[in-house]
Amino acid sequence: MAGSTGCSNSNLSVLLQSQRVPCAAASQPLESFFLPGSSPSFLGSRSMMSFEDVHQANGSTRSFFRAFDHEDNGDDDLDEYFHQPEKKRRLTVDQVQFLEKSFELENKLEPERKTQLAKDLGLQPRQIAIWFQNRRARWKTKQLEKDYDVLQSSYNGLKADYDSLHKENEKLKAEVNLLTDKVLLKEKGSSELSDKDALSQEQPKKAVLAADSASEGEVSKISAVACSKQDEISSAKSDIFDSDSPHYAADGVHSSYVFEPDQSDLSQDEEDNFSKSLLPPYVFPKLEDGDYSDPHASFEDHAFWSWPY
DNA sequence: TTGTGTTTTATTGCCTCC
DNA sequence: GGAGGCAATAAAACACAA
Repeated sequence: MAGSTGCSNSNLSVLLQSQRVPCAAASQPLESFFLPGSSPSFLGSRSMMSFEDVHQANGSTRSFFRAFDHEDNGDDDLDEYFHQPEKKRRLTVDQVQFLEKSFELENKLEPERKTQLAKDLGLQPRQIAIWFQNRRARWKTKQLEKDYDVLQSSYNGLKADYDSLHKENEKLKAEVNLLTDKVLLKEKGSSELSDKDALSQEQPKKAVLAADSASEGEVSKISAVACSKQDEISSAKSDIFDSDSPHYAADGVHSSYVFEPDQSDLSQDEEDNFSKSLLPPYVFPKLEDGDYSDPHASFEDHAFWSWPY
């Protein structure tokens, strides 16, 4: 900030001040922005203000430095400065504060406001415009960062939910497989026994069943449990893929018919009953790996979820 | 002191609106 | 066509570690 504040920081400033510009350029309206007692002092960039004074008569120019290069002052000392490329000067803290407050009120700049601010701060209207333009750009960048953070945390939350559901699903699948194996084993055992039965024809069926560790009732129970687990899986699948993810059909298979109307008029219960009705009691298709195509990979690979890191 | 990264001020070129 | 906005960029000013 050194070199940009105060009236006596550069030879150029001194020269210009002595020739054209009073140092304290702050005008009354500024004071209303600051606490009583803290008188505003926009002492920096006074050389800029002198440029304004010098060139006001030249009409509008986009770069006052460019216009300045062609100015003939007829003054050798000044000429030396004026033919050097002008250095940038930072605004003073007070000037920036004032502009910030103004920006908070309204981030667009109408011509009258620009002129007033320029007057109040002792700057060129063009400088005010540039400051607002750059400030808007900074605000936009900040806003983008905020939006990014919000989206990222939302993504993280959803992903955590998904991961836990996926884990739960895997657990249930394993459980179902275990029970299915058990049931099939039982079935195999009992059919072998009945074959034996048929061969011997002598042994009472009851004795065979009694010899078995599991009774008929137990087998039925296990199959019932397995069926209910199957229902749970189906329902969990529906929860995960039916409504929330547009990328999966109800059977868990990657589907491209994302927005097609629901082709099934069956409720979940009806569907379950329907599938059960096709199967003999306590026999249902064992879940293969392919039945639930790994949704995890697709979930993350899908463009919708890809994050622009 | 110096090298380096960041911030701020300003320019340029393009676009839109009146 | 001129004014003003924006994105991209340059360059000066600044901060800071080594």
